[in-house]
Amino acid sequence: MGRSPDTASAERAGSVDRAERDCARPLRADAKRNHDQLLTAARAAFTERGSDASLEDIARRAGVGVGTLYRHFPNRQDLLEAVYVEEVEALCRSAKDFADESSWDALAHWFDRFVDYVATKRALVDEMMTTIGREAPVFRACHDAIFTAGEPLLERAKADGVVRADVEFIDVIRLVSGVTMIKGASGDDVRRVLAMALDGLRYQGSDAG
Amino acid sequence: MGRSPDTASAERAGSVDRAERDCARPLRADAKRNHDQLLTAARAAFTERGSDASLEDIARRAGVGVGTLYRHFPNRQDLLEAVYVEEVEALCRSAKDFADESSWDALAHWFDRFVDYVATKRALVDEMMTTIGREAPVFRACHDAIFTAGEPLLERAKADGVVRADVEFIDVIRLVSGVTMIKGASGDDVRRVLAMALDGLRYQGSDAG
DNA sequence: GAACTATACGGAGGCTGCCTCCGGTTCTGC
DNA sequence: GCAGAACCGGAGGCAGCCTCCGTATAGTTC
Repeated sequence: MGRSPDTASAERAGSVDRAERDCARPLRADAKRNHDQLLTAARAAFTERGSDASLEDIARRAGVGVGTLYRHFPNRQDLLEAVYVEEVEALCRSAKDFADESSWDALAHWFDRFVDYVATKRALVDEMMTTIGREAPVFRACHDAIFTAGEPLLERAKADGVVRADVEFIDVIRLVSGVTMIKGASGDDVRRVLAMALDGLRYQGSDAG
Repeated sequence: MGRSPDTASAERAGSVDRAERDCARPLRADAKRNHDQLLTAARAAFTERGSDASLEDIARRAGVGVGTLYRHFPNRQDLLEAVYVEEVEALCRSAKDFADESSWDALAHWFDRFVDYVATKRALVDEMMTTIGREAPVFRACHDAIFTAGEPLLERAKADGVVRADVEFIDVIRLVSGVTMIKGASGDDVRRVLAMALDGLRYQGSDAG
């Protein structure tokens, strides 16, 4: 907001970081060096100050001019994405660590890990949330990774009858994302709330009332 | 963030809007007029542009200098609070509209109304979320109103055995707030997710799976 | 209704951050 | 070692935040 992220994003569809993805031409040595330093500086800055860390400060930390920063990452979201995309993808791949657990445990544990991880990266969530369930191509990679990892877990749990059938993965993600966004709560708080929320997935309107 | 809301807030404990609350001395006529115009302009601006509407713009809309704005509302949160506190309190009082419903319905309906209302005031949530579960005196009034209205509803439901006993109101609020923050989702989406989340409150680990 | 003073106004100005532009520098291939 | 493509960096224009203080005015008193 204020930076009108949507206007610019359409024509850069999936431009994640052109140098690393479509390796039409490798970066020049100095460019590669600066690129890496920027990423490192950005990771530190975002961790410390959240997603509105000053880009000028990041450039300074990286020992680089702002111009250079903007050339590598045309806007804040590009930078954010570059910083986190790999980590998120790795996290998502970790879903298979739970393959031999019961379908419910696998689902719950993965979300647990997810929330845990994301708790340390407020910057990521702040920005990513704005793209969940939208057509924005920014953060698409994270978005896709999450669906690829999580949807099968949910479907398995539904097939096993431990999760109600009337639930869509997108809604679950919304729920978990919401919980993830809770501020001013400790890790334990968040885990407790998450558990509570996930119980909503199990509830089958049975008796209990 | 970036505006360091916490540093300044401690010494202004509950200064909501000194003129209206502790009426030691009534505002001068011109001051009162400007105050109202600022509130009106702010409400419009926050609705249109979210919580980071420009304060200078708000002053301009109100036909007033920035200095005046800052005198009445030393910072953005004070203004936000002044704009919304009354509405939130009214909303919270509406909890008693559900007094003759079953304890579960009362709880669910109130949260429904809550989420509905808040959905139209993103600015409010953005900022309010940062204070839930914290000791920040800002937005204390909203915070208090929510607890006063909601906690009895939850307790009644717990007493009736339709809500699990191991649930604290603060966690429920965290859950609902999280759901409320979901972006990029329609009203229906949010309502569906809320219902799902609330079902977690009912789930008693009974059978079902 | 004039004079006085507490109260309030308003905007210039200092600061930070965003992003662009382009003259200068450095790398790379030959 | 040279040409030119690729890249650098920071000045500069703009916007928003907030403060400070000279000026204006409502309210009061006589």
